[in-house]
Amino acid sequence: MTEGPRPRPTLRDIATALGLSVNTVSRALGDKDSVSASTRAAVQAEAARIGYVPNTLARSLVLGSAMTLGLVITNPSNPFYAQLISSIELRVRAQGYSLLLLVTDESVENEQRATEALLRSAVDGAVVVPVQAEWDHWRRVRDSGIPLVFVNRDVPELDCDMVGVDYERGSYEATSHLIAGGARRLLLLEEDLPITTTADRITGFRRAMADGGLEVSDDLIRTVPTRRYDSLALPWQPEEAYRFAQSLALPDAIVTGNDYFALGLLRILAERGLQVPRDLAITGYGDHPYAAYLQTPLTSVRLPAAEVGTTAVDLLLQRLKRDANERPRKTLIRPELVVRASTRTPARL
Amino acid sequence: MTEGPRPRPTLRDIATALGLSVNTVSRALGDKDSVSASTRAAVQAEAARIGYVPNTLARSLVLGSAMTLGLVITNPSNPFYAQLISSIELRVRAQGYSLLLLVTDESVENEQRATEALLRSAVDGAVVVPVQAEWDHWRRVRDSGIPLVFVNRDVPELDCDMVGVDYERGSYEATSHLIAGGARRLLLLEEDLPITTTADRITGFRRAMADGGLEVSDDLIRTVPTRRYDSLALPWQPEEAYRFAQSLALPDAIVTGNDYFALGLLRILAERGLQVPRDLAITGYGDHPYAAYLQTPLTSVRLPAAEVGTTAVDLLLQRLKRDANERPRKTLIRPELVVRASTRTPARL
DNA sequence: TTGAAAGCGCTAACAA
DNA sequence: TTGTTAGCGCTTTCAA
Repeated sequence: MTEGPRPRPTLRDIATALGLSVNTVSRALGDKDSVSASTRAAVQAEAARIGYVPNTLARSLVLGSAMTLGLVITNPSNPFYAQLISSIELRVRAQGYSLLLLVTDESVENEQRATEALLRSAVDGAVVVPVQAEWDHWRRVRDSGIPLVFVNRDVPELDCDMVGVDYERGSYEATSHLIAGGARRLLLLEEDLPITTTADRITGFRRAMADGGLEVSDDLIRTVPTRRYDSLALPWQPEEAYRFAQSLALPDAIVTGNDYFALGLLRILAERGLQVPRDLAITGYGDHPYAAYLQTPLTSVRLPAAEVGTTAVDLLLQRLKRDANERPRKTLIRPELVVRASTRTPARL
Repeated sequence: MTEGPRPRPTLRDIATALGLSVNTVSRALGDKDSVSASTRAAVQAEAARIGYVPNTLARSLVLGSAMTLGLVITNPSNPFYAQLISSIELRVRAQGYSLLLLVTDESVENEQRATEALLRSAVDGAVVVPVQAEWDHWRRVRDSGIPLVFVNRDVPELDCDMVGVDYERGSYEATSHLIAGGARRLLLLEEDLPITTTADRITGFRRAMADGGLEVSDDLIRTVPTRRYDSLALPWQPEEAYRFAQSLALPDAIVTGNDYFALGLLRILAERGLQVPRDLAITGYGDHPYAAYLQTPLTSVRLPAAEVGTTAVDLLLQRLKRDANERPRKTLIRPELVVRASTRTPARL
């Protein structure tokens, strides 16, 4: 009874069954011209009968392309990246490619191993959210002829295509919105990751403050720890923001780098008997699905995740089809400020 | 200047450079015994010098295994699945395998295409969250010798390994907890997906009601639409629960099948001037990161996502190594009820 | 229109 | 210890 699965049918099985050569069978199934209609029909019938499935491995070895793209991402539990994964997978599949997933947990070491895997697997290209601490390993991938598209964070040293969100703009708009509402003493609460997204948001905050005629002393830009190196968890913990604001001398408004920080703030402020936005206005970042449904609905910056993902794949496939030496294209997609009650003070606005 | 990347170095490049045969080089790099120390050293040095990376495609073709596992999942934007992806990827990578990701969006058609892709790619096995509407295509995969582990939802017809969450138990505990707190008229708000997880939660609700000596009329079990077929979004929308409860004759307590439903309920109840848990107790399901930080912290059922993912991979790898004909193993991991303010009425408990 | 031959890069027999 | 030979399943010359 231990039958075991019979080996996969191959072209040769079809060929011998039909008294043809392997070659003819290959062409018949490959929709080449040089096969008679009757032969093609017979081949296709036999293929269907025995359940023939082409062996991608063998095919790829000959053709030199595995029709596979890599996706290197830091943390799928980050909802923005989850959406990114979905949109990328969808697009990749639609174009007939497979997707190899590699998670780095914001660790350079993992990322280096990921590049090894990409090289070994001979992917045709890769979409990468880089850790940004080092990039020699990416240079090696690129130099071996595998085009890269960086997503959300750039590595300018490598001259690769890049798609991201205009984080600076989002932060600028949130900050300007608060200033327009009457806030004068604003505080920025950011994550402590050494990545450009955070830096861009800080720049946006500074620029908006300057444009509003407000000074930015360093103590107005504060960071709280994030949970790095653990893709099983969200990077941001409401707890940290909560603790942070426990003993804070309160400003007019707080701009946060993430909705989860805003969540922690809303909680501690309620406990301290303060009302949002009457006593203090708050903006989030990311517009997570819960933002609209909080007791105090949260003003937040909505990120165009799907658009970023789709664009990334398109850039990559274009790069594969066209000249690899064309100038790299950098695209920033603009996020959208969604205004809700947490900043809507009738008195101020 | 259009230099283009030179072709990847192969074993032959090393062999000719060193005046050896390809075979010897292969063995030297493969850590086989039958190579002299000096030869091995020379080969390794040359390999490092030219940046040799083994071609997995060719290797897999010979060995008959691509050292790749498939992960077929419905929706990465579901936070439970996001964690599942992370834990699975981590484990898979730790065991030296690669991970092919396929997203189905709860669509049978996508799932069928996914099985085609798995067969073509000749994965060694696959971890699958099945859509559960049909399974002939899975039978085909299994019969072709690719072991499957179903996750979160079973397909009992196929006798495959399975790991999941004991959803019934979670629902039972949430319901019992509410009854113990004094609730007598309880309502269950569920998603409308035709999957076993939903059915199991309903069963748990019914059982707890019966054990509490309460009757369950059909109008106590209600469903709201979920957003199927769109992995770019969460399946559950607070909006639906919100609408649902707009004109509801209110019970003592509502058990929800998801935290997002609870979120919508909390909002509409506040708008209707009702207090949670004084007027009405609520439980969520999933224990999303925001649950603890809502204005009324939400009692919820925490799901052991990482444990489920890790177990799934382990079962799959065991199945690959041992006898494929061993009896399938079904494991349900117990979730944990996390009690918070939304059900903690001093008066009642 | 079909078939024979060669080869993608690698590993596993076997022989030297 | 090393090299020769063969072959994984497929596609692409080139002849017939």
